[in-house]
Amino acid sequence: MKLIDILDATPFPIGYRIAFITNFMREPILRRMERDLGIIRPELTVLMCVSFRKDVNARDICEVTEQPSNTVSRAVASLEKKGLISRTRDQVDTRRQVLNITDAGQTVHDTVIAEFEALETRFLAVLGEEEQQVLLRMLDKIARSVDDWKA
Amino acid sequence: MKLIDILDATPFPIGYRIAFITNFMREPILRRMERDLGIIRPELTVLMCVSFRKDVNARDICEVTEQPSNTVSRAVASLEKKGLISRTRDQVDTRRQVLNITDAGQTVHDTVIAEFEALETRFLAVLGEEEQQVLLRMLDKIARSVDDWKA
DNA sequence: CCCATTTAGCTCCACATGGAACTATATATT
DNA sequence: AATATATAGTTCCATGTGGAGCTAAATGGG
Repeated sequence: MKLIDILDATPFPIGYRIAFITNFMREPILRRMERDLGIIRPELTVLMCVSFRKDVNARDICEVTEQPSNTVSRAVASLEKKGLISRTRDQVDTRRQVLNITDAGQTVHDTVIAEFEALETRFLAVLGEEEQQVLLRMLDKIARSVDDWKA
Repeated sequence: MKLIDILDATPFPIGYRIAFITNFMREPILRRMERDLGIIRPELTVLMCVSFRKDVNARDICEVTEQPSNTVSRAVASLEKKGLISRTRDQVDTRRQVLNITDAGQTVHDTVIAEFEALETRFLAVLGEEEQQVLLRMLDKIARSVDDWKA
């Protein structure tokens, strides 16, 4: 028996394949990241957010990623301790903490993202250049309609 | 800031979207499944395997799903206690235990799978019938080449 | 036939995770 | 201005998870 076999039988063929690909793409990279860089999943999530935009706070990250606040809180604390992000009190609203990525954090971030990039290139090798564009366009449509189907 | 925004900037646009869709499809369903049915993720994994094929053992499930043996072991024990699968010693190799889904197990399985099916229908609504076929074919190619890009 | 090696499955342990409750600050109501 | 309510972030706790190592059974080489 191979997991592949189930591909033929599943009643949600597209969703199953999407989840399947995610598993075999994300899990190995996250596993290596943890082993080699000592970064765990919620920490990468935070790193991606602070890399994307300056001066975010933990609450922003919670809303964006739909992660519980304690998970984000721990990740933020851990990343600061490792020197991968900086954390300063917001002078206007002193409850808030303004987060920013450090150079070291950016380096770690880029290293991990490069792995995803390389793996994407590998698994897209079975498709032609044009097919890749079509796939991207369709996945984009689905992703952007997330609020419609999430509920 | 929205997670959606990152879609435009990521250097692995297809992989990111695939993981993104997986998150918003799988996590809510798994959360509800745990709350309403008391079934956790590795248990669903086992249920899907025993539903797909008769007379599998824990080792088969480990290989197929690439899950650690202790995780599968726990899930199997728990599912048996709940009466969702049966477990009998293999008379030829008495180390092995032959697993089979029960009627109750099949019912639980079908309930959860139906949720995935319904959600797939919802998120495919933004695509036309023909587009869906094209998407399926491309995802299928990628999934089936998993051994090439996994390494 | 005996011992070494392999394999199926389980247990132990260290750590990750999320819900709920908590603290401190800010905002709204009167 | 005083009190009630909301919000940012943390801590506590119960449970999930995987690596490493264990036990028991099977297989292979002398």
